Amino acid sequence: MPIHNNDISEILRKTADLLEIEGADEFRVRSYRQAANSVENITDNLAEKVKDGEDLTKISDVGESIADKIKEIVNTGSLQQLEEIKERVPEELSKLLNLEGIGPERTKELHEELGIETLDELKKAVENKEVRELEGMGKKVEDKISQELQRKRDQETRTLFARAEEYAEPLLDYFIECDAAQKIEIGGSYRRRKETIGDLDILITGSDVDAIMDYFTNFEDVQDVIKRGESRTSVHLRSDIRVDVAVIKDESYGAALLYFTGSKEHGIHLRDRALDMDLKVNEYGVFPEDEDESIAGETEEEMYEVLNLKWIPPEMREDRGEIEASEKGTLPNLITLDDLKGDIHMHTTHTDGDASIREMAKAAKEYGHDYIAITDHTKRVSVAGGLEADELAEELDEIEKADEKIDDIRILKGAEVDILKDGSLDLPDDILEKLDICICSVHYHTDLPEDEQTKRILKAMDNPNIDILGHPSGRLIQEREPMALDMEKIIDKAAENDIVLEINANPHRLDLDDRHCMMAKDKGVKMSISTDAHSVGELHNMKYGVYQARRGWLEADDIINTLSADELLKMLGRN
DNA sequence: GCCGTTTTCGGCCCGACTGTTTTCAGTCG
Repeated sequence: MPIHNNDISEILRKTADLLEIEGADEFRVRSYRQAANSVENITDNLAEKVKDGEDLTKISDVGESIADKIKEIVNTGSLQQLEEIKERVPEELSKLLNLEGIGPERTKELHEELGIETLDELKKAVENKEVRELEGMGKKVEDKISQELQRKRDQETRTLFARAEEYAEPLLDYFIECDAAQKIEIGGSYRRRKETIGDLDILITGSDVDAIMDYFTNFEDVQDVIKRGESRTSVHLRSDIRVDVAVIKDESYGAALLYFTGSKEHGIHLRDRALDMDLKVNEYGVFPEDEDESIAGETEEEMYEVLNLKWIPPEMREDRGEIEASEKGTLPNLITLDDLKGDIHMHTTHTDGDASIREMAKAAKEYGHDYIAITDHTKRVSVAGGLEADELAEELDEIEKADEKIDDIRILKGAEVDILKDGSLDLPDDILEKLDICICSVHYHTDLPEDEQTKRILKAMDNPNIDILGHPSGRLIQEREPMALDMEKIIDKAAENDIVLEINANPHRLDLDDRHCMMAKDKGVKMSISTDAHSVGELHNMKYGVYQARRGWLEADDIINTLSADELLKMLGRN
């Protein structure tokens, strides 16, 4: 079984969780967590590094000891140390840490005093009112646990970005009417444009804190108030999304924005850097050692500046090397929505789309595109009414006619061809040669073993007619796992054959994901950002693809649909 | 367990909020 970086980071993280519950030294626990984060963030395949005998301690936060453990995991698939800890600390206890209000100390106490090993046992203990008898706990803690168990607050409860947006925007609109509030900004993973959001962090400047907090908790969508302090208030919305509001002073706006935007790892790295410069960074500003007067804090730019750094776009703040790049002045000039000139993956009523070629073209023109490609499904995708070769030929004629008749937007002839189980394509080459753009995608047999799945797609990528590999991993966020696939091999093949990898902008897909965007860029592979729209409205999903591309450090040059239609066709070697 | 313009030991990011406490521990972001 091939070991992925994620397998390694999961084992390290689990080890940290169980060690922490056991009462191990907190800094030792932190080391395992930091190493897990590092491993998760590097784009090279660690298993191969181990095979090649490379020095793993060059990875940040990985020392001799953890390097050995990584080698053990790669070679044996497990970690003996973790297996031994599991005998002392039941594995499921780590799930208790995911409940809000429960940390390692309380988990330990619940385990030692009440013999609790599972969530079910915790539930029973709460029902029997046993938890309130423990030292340091009481009725309120017990009630909180009861609520949390009901809410099942684990990682699964993150919210798709596009859904969070639907709740965030009305709340921002609501605050516009609040006289006490001046500046309003959403921080957190929302500002970093992560594909899923844990909660909404809202920052507000203003002097009358009580008025702002009253206004906030009176929002019609607020279900319950979790906590209310002198500067911070947290609530749940009816949609179950948690919203934290912090009220801050103008002179601390930049410091607070930086702090509340995160990521946590980015913030820790910055504060660590500050300490090296005898500075203390907190959410109020930057303070020289032993002084109360801040030397920066009003804007994010000056916060970074006093640390000798250039401002870093929020999407990059994941501690994946952006601080080093900022220091060296090598931050990328991230792509923006305005850079895109066309949308080259969409469907029409010829297959499973809701709108005609003409309707899609006019809507895209209105949206601001110079060109689009119509890329309907082909025959194997029968549920979508996929086209036979002769039907596709007819559609291509129709596209040509529409292109002549509709001014100010060019309509390219495309198709989304299905990659069959054996890696061949479902239409013959002679029709594919007539296309301007040929996207090839997997729609069936998504559960093949990794070796077979990888071989299948690599074979398709050797067909000279393929221009773009559509939604490469096949994932649907929170609904369907990515296919078992050696993505590094796919990316290497794309580099070798000059094949473009798609960043599907559908907010449920975002496929390639941010890490694979980084990996593809490193290997010189070009990408496209496309909506895969099945209706006029979905043409507006383009922004989500841009967010993901920005999280993957991509620039306009990395994306082929920033080119004009002529340049694009030339690049693809078409017409 | 990691790390080093403080370099092989002695540190390790920082403050708000809650609940159970009479001064603080635990948790969170």
